[in-house]
Amino acid sequence: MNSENFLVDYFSQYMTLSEEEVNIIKSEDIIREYKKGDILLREGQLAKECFLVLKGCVKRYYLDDGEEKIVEFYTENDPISPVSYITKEPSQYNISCIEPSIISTGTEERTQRFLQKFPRFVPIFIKIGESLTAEKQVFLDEVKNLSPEVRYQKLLETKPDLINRVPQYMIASYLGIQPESLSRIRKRLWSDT
Amino acid sequence: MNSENFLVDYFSQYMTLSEEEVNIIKSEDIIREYKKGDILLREGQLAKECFLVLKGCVKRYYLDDGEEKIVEFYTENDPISPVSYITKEPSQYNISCIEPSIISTGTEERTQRFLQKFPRFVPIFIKIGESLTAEKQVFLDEVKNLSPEVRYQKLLETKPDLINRVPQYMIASYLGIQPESLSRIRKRLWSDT
DNA sequence: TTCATTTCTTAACCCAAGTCAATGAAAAGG
DNA sequence: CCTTTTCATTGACTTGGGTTAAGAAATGAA
Repeated sequence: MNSENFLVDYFSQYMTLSEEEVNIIKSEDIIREYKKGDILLREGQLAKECFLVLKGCVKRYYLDDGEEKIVEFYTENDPISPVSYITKEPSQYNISCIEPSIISTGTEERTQRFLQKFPRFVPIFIKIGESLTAEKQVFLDEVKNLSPEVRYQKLLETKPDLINRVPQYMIASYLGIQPESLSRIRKRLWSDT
Repeated sequence: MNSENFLVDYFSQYMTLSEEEVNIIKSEDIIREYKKGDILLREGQLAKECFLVLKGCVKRYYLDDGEEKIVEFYTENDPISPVSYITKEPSQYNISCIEPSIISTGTEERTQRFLQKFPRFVPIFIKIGESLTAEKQVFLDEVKNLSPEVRYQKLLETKPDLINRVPQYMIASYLGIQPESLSRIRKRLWSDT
Protein backbone atom coordinates (compact mmCIF):
# COMPACT_ATOMS: atom_id res chain seq x y z
CA MET A 1 0.00 0.00 0.00
CA ASN A 2 3.03 2.23 0.05
CA SER A 3 2.29 4.90 -2.50
CA GLU A 4 5.91 5.13 -3.59
CA ASN A 5 5.55 1.82 -5.41
CA PHE A 6 2.99 3.02 -7.94
CA LEU A 7 5.54 4.24 -10.44
CA VAL A 8 7.65 1.11 -10.11
CA ASP A 9 4.54 -0.92 -10.88
CA TYR A 10 3.90 1.24 -13.92
CA PHE A 11 7.28 0.58 -15.49
CA SER A 12 7.13 -3.09 -14.52
CA GLN A 13 4.31 -3.39 -17.06
CA TYR A 14 6.84 -2.82 -19.77
CA MET A 15 10.09 -4.32 -18.48
CA THR A 16 11.75 -6.06 -15.57
CA LEU A 17 13.48 -3.55 -13.33
CA SER A 18 16.84 -4.02 -11.63
CA GLU A 19 17.14 -3.25 -7.96
CA GLU A 20 19.13 -0.12 -8.69
CA GLU A 21 16.47 1.12 -11.08
CA VAL A 22 13.76 0.49 -8.54
CA ASN A 23 15.66 2.47 -5.94
CA ILE A 24 16.31 5.39 -8.24
CA ILE A 25 12.68 5.50 -9.31
CA LYS A 26 11.53 5.43 -5.72
CA SER A 27 13.91 8.15 -4.68
CA GLU A 28 13.32 10.36 -7.70
CA ASP A 29 9.61 10.03 -7.78
CA ILE A 30 7.48 12.96 -6.82
CA ILE A 31 3.99 11.91 -5.89
CA ARG A 32 1.26 14.30 -4.87
CA GLU A 33 -2.27 13.85 -3.71
CA TYR A 34 -5.03 16.04 -5.11
CA LYS A 35 -8.57 16.77 -4.06
CA LYS A 36 -11.54 16.62 -6.38
CA GLY A 37 -11.54 19.84 -8.34
CA ASP A 38 -7.83 20.55 -7.99
CA ILE A 39 -6.27 21.96 -11.12
CA LEU A 40 -3.10 20.53 -12.67
CA LEU A 41 -2.88 22.99 -15.55
CA ARG A 42 -4.78 26.12 -16.51
CA GLU A 43 -5.52 27.47 -19.95
CA GLY A 44 -2.95 30.12 -20.80
CA GLN A 45 -0.34 28.71 -18.44
CA LEU A 46 2.91 27.09 -19.40
CA ALA A 47 3.10 23.42 -18.45
CA LYS A 48 6.35 22.78 -16.64
CA GLU A 49 5.35 19.27 -15.64
CA CYS A 50 4.01 16.09 -17.11
CA PHE A 51 1.95 13.61 -15.13
CA LEU A 52 1.13 10.00 -14.58
CA VAL A 53 -2.19 9.21 -12.95
CA LEU A 54 -1.63 6.54 -10.32
CA LYS A 55 -5.06 6.66 -8.78
CA GLY A 56 -8.14 8.74 -9.44
CA CYS A 57 -9.56 10.43 -12.49
CA VAL A 58 -8.60 13.55 -14.39
CA LYS A 59 -10.19 15.49 -17.22
CA ARG A 60 -8.68 17.69 -19.90
CA TYR A 61 -11.09 20.29 -21.26
CA TYR A 62 -11.51 23.71 -22.74
CA LEU A 63 -14.20 26.33 -22.39
CA ASP A 64 -16.21 27.18 -25.47
CA ASP A 65 -18.53 30.08 -24.83
CA GLY A 66 -18.56 29.22 -21.13
CA GLU A 67 -19.37 25.60 -21.89
CA GLU A 68 -16.96 22.90 -20.83
CA LYS A 69 -15.81 20.67 -23.68
CA ILE A 70 -14.06 17.60 -22.38
CA VAL A 71 -11.25 16.41 -24.62
CA GLU A 72 -9.95 13.45 -22.68
CA PHE A 73 -10.21 11.48 -19.47
CA TYR A 74 -7.20 10.03 -17.69
CA THR A 75 -7.36 7.27 -15.11
CA GLU A 76 -5.03 4.75 -13.48
CA ASN A 77 -1.76 4.34 -15.43
CA ASP A 78 -2.57 6.99 -18.00
CA PRO A 79 0.32 9.34 -18.78
CA ILE A 80 -0.48 13.01 -19.37
CA SER A 81 1.98 14.87 -21.56
CA PRO A 82 0.45 18.30 -22.19
CA VAL A 83 1.13 19.80 -25.60
CA SER A 84 2.24 22.89 -23.72
CA TYR A 85 4.85 20.80 -21.89
CA ILE A 86 6.34 19.84 -25.24
CA THR A 87 5.95 23.02 -27.24
CA LYS A 88 6.61 25.52 -24.42
CA GLU A 89 3.62 27.51 -25.52
CA PRO A 90 0.66 28.53 -23.32
CA SER A 91 -1.78 25.69 -22.84
CA GLN A 92 -5.05 25.66 -24.77
CA TYR A 93 -6.56 23.33 -22.21
CA ASN A 94 -7.37 22.96 -18.55
CA ILE A 95 -6.54 19.80 -16.68
CA SER A 96 -8.28 19.06 -13.41
CA CYS A 97 -9.14 16.22 -11.07
CA ILE A 98 -12.70 14.91 -11.02
CA GLU A 99 -11.88 12.48 -8.22
CA PRO A 100 -9.44 12.60 -5.33
CA SER A 101 -6.29 11.53 -7.16
CA ILE A 102 -2.73 10.38 -6.61
CA ILE A 103 -0.48 11.63 -9.35
CA SER A 104 3.20 11.31 -10.16
CA THR A 105 4.80 14.45 -11.50
CA GLY A 106 7.66 14.57 -13.96
CA THR A 107 9.87 17.47 -14.95
CA GLU A 108 12.03 17.84 -18.01
CA GLU A 109 15.20 18.00 -16.00
CA ARG A 110 14.58 14.87 -13.96
CA THR A 111 13.37 12.88 -16.92
CA GLN A 112 16.49 13.77 -18.89
CA ARG A 113 18.71 12.76 -16.00
CA PHE A 114 16.87 9.50 -15.55
CA LEU A 115 17.02 8.57 -19.24
CA GLN A 116 20.71 9.44 -19.37
CA LYS A 117 21.39 7.11 -16.48
CA PHE A 118 19.16 4.32 -17.81
CA PRO A 119 19.14 4.58 -21.59
CA ARG A 120 17.30 1.30 -21.92
CA PHE A 121 14.18 3.22 -20.89
CA VAL A 122 14.39 5.50 -23.92
CA PRO A 123 12.71 3.13 -26.38
CA ILE A 124 9.88 2.57 -23.90
CA PHE A 125 9.29 6.30 -23.63
CA ILE A 126 9.32 6.63 -27.40
CA LYS A 127 7.02 3.65 -27.83
CA ILE A 128 4.49 5.08 -25.40
CA GLY A 129 4.52 8.38 -27.26
CA GLU A 130 4.05 6.67 -30.61
CA SER A 131 1.17 4.52 -29.51
CA LEU A 132 -0.56 7.63 -28.16
CA THR A 133 -0.19 9.31 -31.56
CA ALA A 134 -1.55 6.26 -33.38
CA GLU A 135 -4.48 5.96 -30.96
CA LYS A 136 -5.34 9.59 -31.53
CA GLN A 137 -5.50 9.12 -35.29
CA VAL A 138 -7.79 6.11 -34.96
CA PHE A 139 -9.96 8.08 -32.59
CA LEU A 140 -10.25 10.96 -35.05
CA ASP A 141 -11.32 8.58 -37.80
CA GLU A 142 -13.97 7.14 -35.51
CA VAL A 143 -15.33 10.52 -34.53
CA LYS A 144 -15.57 11.51 -38.17
CA ASN A 145 -17.22 8.37 -39.45
CA LEU A 146 -19.14 6.73 -36.61
CA SER A 147 -22.37 7.86 -34.97
CA PRO A 148 -22.35 9.02 -31.34
CA GLU A 149 -24.29 5.88 -30.51
CA VAL A 150 -21.60 3.56 -31.84
CA ARG A 151 -18.91 5.64 -30.20
CA TYR A 152 -20.67 5.33 -26.88
CA GLN A 153 -20.75 1.56 -27.31
CA LYS A 154 -17.04 1.53 -28.10
CA LEU A 155 -16.40 3.59 -24.99
CA LEU A 156 -18.36 1.05 -22.95
CA GLU A 157 -16.06 -1.66 -24.28
CA THR A 158 -12.73 0.11 -24.03
CA LYS A 159 -13.26 1.99 -20.76
CA PRO A 160 -16.17 0.31 -18.98
CA ASP A 161 -15.16 1.78 -15.63
CA LEU A 162 -15.51 5.38 -16.84
CA ILE A 163 -19.28 5.14 -17.11
CA ASN A 164 -19.57 4.28 -13.44
CA ARG A 165 -17.20 6.87 -12.04
CA VAL A 166 -17.90 9.88 -14.24
CA PRO A 167 -21.20 11.81 -14.40
CA GLN A 168 -23.07 11.23 -17.63
CA TYR A 169 -23.07 14.83 -18.70
CA MET A 170 -19.28 14.65 -18.80
CA ILE A 171 -19.39 11.51 -20.93
CA ALA A 172 -21.74 13.37 -23.24
CA SER A 173 -19.35 16.30 -23.43
CA TYR A 174 -16.52 13.90 -24.24
CA LEU A 175 -18.58 12.30 -27.00
CA GLY A 176 -19.42 15.73 -28.38
CA ILE A 177 -23.17 15.49 -27.80
CA GLN A 178 -25.77 16.88 -25.39
CA PRO A 179 -26.67 15.06 -22.16
CA GLU A 180 -30.23 14.58 -23.42
CA SER A 181 -28.93 12.77 -26.48
CA LEU A 182 -26.79 10.44 -24.42
CA SER A 183 -29.82 9.68 -22.30
CA ARG A 184 -31.78 8.70 -25.39
CA ILE A 185 -28.92 6.62 -26.73
CA ARG A 186 -28.82 4.67 -23.48
CA LYS A 187 -32.55 4.13 -23.61
CA ARG A 188 -32.32 2.90 -27.20
CA LEU A 189 -29.49 0.50 -26.45
CA TRP A 190 -31.30 -0.86 -23.42
CA SER A 191 -34.56 -1.51 -25.23
CA ASP A 192 -32.70 -3.27 -28.06
CA THR A 193 -31.64 -5.65 -25.31
CA MET B 1 12.53 26.08 -62.77
CA ASN B 2 15.02 23.46 -61.80
CA SER B 3 13.12 21.00 -59.64
CA GLU B 4 16.07 20.44 -57.36
CA ASN B 5 15.42 23.79 -55.75
CA PHE B 6 12.06 22.87 -54.25
CA LEU B 7 13.50 21.47 -51.06
CA VAL B 8 15.85 24.40 -50.61
CA ASP B 9 12.85 26.70 -50.90
CA TYR B 10 11.04 24.66 -48.30
CA PHE B 11 13.72 25.05 -45.67
CA SER B 12 14.20 28.69 -46.57
CA GLN B 13 10.73 29.28 -45.15
CA TYR B 14 12.14 28.54 -41.73
CA MET B 15 15.74 29.73 -41.84
CA THR B 16 18.45 31.26 -43.96
CA LEU B 17 20.62 28.60 -45.54
CA SER B 18 24.36 28.75 -45.98
CA GLU B 19 25.85 27.90 -49.33
CA GLU B 20 27.18 24.62 -48.01
CA GLU B 21 23.78 23.65 -46.70
CA VAL B 22 22.15 24.48 -50.00
CA ASN B 23 24.65 22.31 -51.82
CA ILE B 24 24.22 19.37 -49.49
CA ILE B 25 20.45 19.58 -49.71
CA LYS B 26 20.60 19.71 -53.48
CA SER B 27 22.96 16.77 -53.70
CA GLU B 28 21.19 14.65 -51.08
CA ASP B 29 17.73 15.32 -52.28
CA ILE B 30 15.81 12.56 -53.98
CA ILE B 31 12.96 13.90 -55.99
CA ARG B 32 10.56 11.76 -57.93
CA GLU B 33 7.69 12.48 -60.23
CA TYR B 34 4.44 10.57 -59.90
CA LYS B 35 1.44 10.13 -62.11
CA LYS B 36 -2.12 10.59 -60.94
CA GLY B 37 -3.08 7.40 -59.12
CA ASP B 38 0.46 6.36 -58.20
CA ILE B 39 0.71 4.87 -54.75
CA LEU B 40 3.27 6.03 -52.20
CA LEU B 41 2.29 3.60 -49.46
CA ARG B 42 -0.08 0.66 -49.26
CA GLU B 43 -2.08 -0.57 -46.30
CA GLY B 44 -0.19 -3.42 -44.69
CA GLN B 45 3.18 -2.27 -45.99
CA LEU B 46 6.04 -0.92 -43.95
CA ALA B 47 6.86 2.70 -44.69
CA LYS B 48 10.57 3.01 -45.30
CA GLU B 49 10.29 6.60 -46.49
CA CYS B 50 8.80 9.90 -45.52
CA PHE B 51 7.76 12.52 -48.04
CA LEU B 52 7.48 16.18 -48.79
CA VAL B 53 5.01 17.24 -51.43
CA LEU B 54 6.67 19.81 -53.65
CA LYS B 55 3.98 19.95 -56.29
CA GLY B 56 0.69 18.18 -56.74
CA CYS B 57 -1.84 16.67 -54.39
CA VAL B 58 -1.85 13.49 -52.32
CA LYS B 59 -4.49 11.73 -50.25
CA ARG B 60 -4.18 9.45 -47.26
CA TYR B 61 -7.12 7.08 -46.84
CA TYR B 62 -8.31 3.72 -45.66
CA LEU B 63 -10.94 1.35 -46.95
CA ASP B 64 -13.95 0.74 -44.77
CA ASP B 65 -16.16 -1.97 -46.20
CA GLY B 66 -14.84 -1.14 -49.67
CA GLU B 67 -15.56 2.52 -49.17
CA GLU B 68 -12.71 4.99 -49.30
CA LYS B 69 -12.41 7.15 -46.19
CA ILE B 70 -10.05 10.04 -46.76
CA VAL B 71 -8.10 11.01 -43.68
CA GLU B 72 -5.95 13.81 -45.02
CA PHE B 73 -4.91 15.77 -48.07
CA TYR B 74 -1.37 16.92 -48.70
CA THR B 75 -0.40 19.66 -51.13
CA GLU B 76 2.55 21.92 -51.83
CA ASN B 77 4.97 22.08 -48.87
CA ASP B 78 3.11 19.55 -46.76
CA PRO B 79 5.35 16.96 -45.10
CA ILE B 80 4.09 13.38 -44.85
CA SER B 81 5.48 11.36 -42.00
CA PRO B 82 3.54 8.08 -42.01
CA VAL B 83 2.88 6.58 -38.60
CA SER B 84 4.29 3.37 -40.03
CA TYR B 85 7.55 5.18 -40.82
CA ILE B 86 7.87 6.07 -37.16
CA THR B 87 6.56 2.95 -35.47
CA LYS B 88 7.91 0.36 -37.92
CA GLU B 89 4.56 -1.32 -37.95
CA PRO B 90 2.47 -2.11 -41.05
CA SER B 91 0.58 0.92 -42.29
CA GLN B 92 -3.13 1.26 -41.58
CA TYR B 93 -3.47 3.67 -44.46
CA ASN B 94 -2.94 4.06 -48.17
CA ILE B 95 -1.25 7.12 -49.59
CA SER B 96 -1.68 7.95 -53.25
CA CYS B 97 -1.46 10.83 -55.69
CA ILE B 98 -4.65 12.46 -56.92
CA GLU B 99 -2.71 14.76 -59.24
CA PRO B 100 0.53 14.38 -61.12
CA SER B 101 2.95 15.20 -58.32
CA ILE B 102 6.57 16.02 -57.59
CA ILE B 103 7.62 14.61 -54.27
CA SER B 104 10.81 14.63 -52.25
CA THR B 105 11.58 11.38 -50.51
CA GLY B 106 13.40 11.05 -47.20
CA THR B 107 14.89 8.00 -45.58
CA GLU B 108 15.81 7.50 -41.96
CA GLU B 109 19.46 7.04 -42.79
CA ARG B 110 19.85 10.18 -44.86
CA THR B 111 17.86 12.30 -42.45
CA GLN B 112 20.05 11.16 -39.55
CA ARG B 113 23.18 11.92 -41.50
CA PHE B 114 21.89 15.34 -42.50
CA LEU B 115 20.88 16.31 -38.96
CA GLN B 116 24.20 15.11 -37.61
CA LYS B 117 26.01 17.33 -40.05
CA PHE B 118 23.71 20.32 -39.51
CA PRO B 119 22.40 20.12 -35.96
CA ARG B 120 20.85 23.54 -36.24
CA PHE B 121 18.10 21.91 -38.29
CA VAL B 122 17.07 19.67 -35.40
CA PRO B 123 14.86 22.22 -33.65
CA ILE B 124 13.10 22.96 -36.94
CA PHE B 125 12.34 19.29 -37.46
CA ILE B 126 11.03 19.02 -33.90
CA LYS B 127 8.98 22.19 -34.25
CA ILE B 128 7.33 20.94 -37.41
CA GLY B 129 6.43 17.68 -35.71
CA GLU B 130 5.00 19.46 -32.68
CA SER B 131 2.87 21.84 -34.66
CA LEU B 132 1.44 18.89 -36.57
CA THR B 133 0.48 17.24 -33.28
CA ALA B 134 -1.15 20.41 -31.98
CA GLU B 135 -3.04 20.92 -35.25
CA LYS B 136 -4.35 17.39 -35.07
CA GLN B 137 -5.75 17.94 -31.60
CA VAL B 138 -7.51 21.13 -32.65
CA PHE B 139 -8.92 19.34 -35.65
CA LEU B 140 -10.25 16.52 -33.48
CA ASP B 141 -12.00 19.03 -31.23
CA GLU B 142 -13.57 20.68 -34.25
CA VAL B 143 -14.80 17.41 -35.71
CA LYS B 144 -16.36 16.50 -32.37
CA ASN B 145 -18.08 19.78 -31.71
CA LEU B 146 -18.74 21.55 -35.00
CA SER B 147 -21.30 20.69 -37.65
CA PRO B 148 -20.15 19.46 -41.07
CA GLU B 149 -21.42 22.74 -42.48
CA VAL B 150 -19.15 24.84 -40.28
CA ARG B 151 -16.24 22.49 -40.92
CA TYR B 152 -16.72 22.90 -44.63
CA GLN B 153 -16.63 26.66 -44.21
CA LYS B 154 -13.43 26.39 -42.19
CA LEU B 155 -11.93 24.25 -44.91
CA LEU B 156 -12.85 26.90 -47.46
CA GLU B 157 -10.92 29.42 -45.38
CA THR B 158 -7.87 27.36 -44.49
CA LYS B 159 -7.40 25.49 -47.77
CA PRO B 160 -9.36 27.40 -50.42
CA ASP B 161 -7.41 25.77 -53.24
CA LEU B 162 -8.45 22.26 -52.27
CA ILE B 163 -12.06 22.81 -53.31
CA ASN B 164 -10.99 23.64 -56.84
CA ARG B 165 -8.51 20.85 -57.39
CA VAL B 166 -10.18 17.95 -55.59
CA PRO B 167 -13.49 16.28 -56.61
CA GLN B 168 -16.31 17.07 -54.23
CA TYR B 169 -16.96 13.50 -53.27
CA MET B 170 -13.44 13.36 -51.87
CA ILE B 171 -14.02 16.54 -49.87
CA ALA B 172 -17.18 14.92 -48.53
CA SER B 173 -15.26 11.80 -47.56
CA TYR B 174 -12.68 13.96 -45.81
CA LEU B 175 -15.43 15.78 -43.90
CA GLY B 176 -16.98 12.46 -42.95
CA ILE B 177 -20.27 13.02 -44.77
CA GLN B 178 -22.01 11.81 -47.94
CA PRO B 179 -21.57 13.62 -51.27
CA GLU B 180 -25.30 14.43 -51.30
CA SER B 181 -24.98 16.19 -47.96
CA LEU B 182 -22.07 18.29 -49.13
CA SER B 183 -24.07 19.25 -52.17
CA ARG B 184 -26.92 20.46 -49.95
CA ILE B 185 -24.52 22.30 -47.65
CA ARG B 186 -23.13 24.19 -50.61
CA LYS B 187 -26.61 25.04 -51.79
CA ARG B 188 -27.53 26.32 -48.32
CA LEU B 189 -24.42 28.47 -48.04
CA TRP B 190 -24.97 29.90 -51.49
CA SER B 191 -28.60 30.88 -50.88
CA ASP B 192 -27.60 32.56 -47.58
CA THR B 193 -25.53 34.77 -49.85
C1' DT C 1 -34.75 13.66 8.36
C1' DT C 2 -35.68 17.50 5.29
C1' DC C 3 -34.50 20.69 1.92
C1' DA C 4 -31.66 22.25 -1.88
C1' DT C 5 -28.85 21.26 -5.60
C1' DT C 6 -27.18 18.52 -9.00
C1' DT C 7 -27.85 15.07 -12.35
C1' DC C 8 -30.69 12.31 -15.34
C1' DT C 9 -34.76 11.32 -18.03
C1' DT C 10 -38.72 12.26 -20.97
C1' DA C 11 -41.58 14.68 -24.33
C1' DA C 12 -42.42 17.69 -28.33
C1' DC C 13 -40.67 19.95 -32.03
C1' DC C 14 -37.15 21.35 -35.52
C1' DC C 15 -33.53 20.62 -38.58
C1' DA C 16 -29.65 18.42 -40.84
C1' DA C 17 -27.54 14.15 -42.46
C1' DG C 18 -28.38 9.39 -44.36
C1' DT C 19 -30.52 6.70 -47.92
C1' DC C 20 -32.51 5.61 -52.32
C1' DA C 21 -33.68 6.92 -56.73
C1' DA C 22 -33.76 9.89 -60.73
C1' DT C 23 -31.86 13.28 -63.53
C1' DG C 24 -28.46 16.57 -65.25
C1' DA C 25 -23.75 17.95 -66.10
C1' DA C 26 -19.10 17.17 -67.01
C1' DA C 27 -15.03 14.32 -68.20
C1' DA C 28 -12.82 10.71 -70.33
C1' DG C 29 -12.04 7.66 -73.93
C1' DG C 30 -12.47 5.97 -78.33
C1' DC D 1 -17.23 14.02 -82.62
C1' DC D 2 -20.18 11.12 -80.11
C1' DT D 3 -20.53 7.73 -76.51
C1' DT D 4 -19.78 6.16 -71.99
C1' DT D 5 -18.73 6.78 -67.52
C1' DT D 6 -18.17 9.46 -63.68
C1' DC D 7 -19.62 13.15 -60.80
C1' DA D 8 -22.96 16.52 -58.93
C1' DT D 9 -27.50 17.86 -57.90
C1' DT D 10 -32.26 17.35 -56.46
C1' DG D 11 -36.41 15.26 -54.29
C1' DA D 12 -38.87 12.30 -50.94
C1' DC D 13 -38.45 10.02 -46.99
C1' DT D 14 -36.29 8.25 -42.50
C1' DT D 15 -33.59 8.83 -38.59
C1' DG D 16 -31.09 10.81 -34.90
C1' DG D 17 -29.20 14.84 -32.50
C1' DG D 18 -30.23 19.86 -30.80
C1' DT D 19 -33.24 22.64 -28.16
C1' DT D 20 -36.51 23.84 -24.74
C1' DA D 21 -39.05 22.84 -20.88
C1' DA D 22 -40.64 19.97 -17.31
C1' DG D 23 -40.27 16.67 -13.90
C1' DA D 24 -37.90 12.59 -11.57
C1' DA D 25 -34.00 10.73 -9.23
C1' DA D 26 -29.83 11.02 -6.81
C1' DT D 27 -26.71 13.50 -3.92
C1' DG D 28 -25.29 16.33 -0.20
C1' DA D 29 -25.77 19.63 3.50
C1' DA D 30 -28.01 21.37 7.44
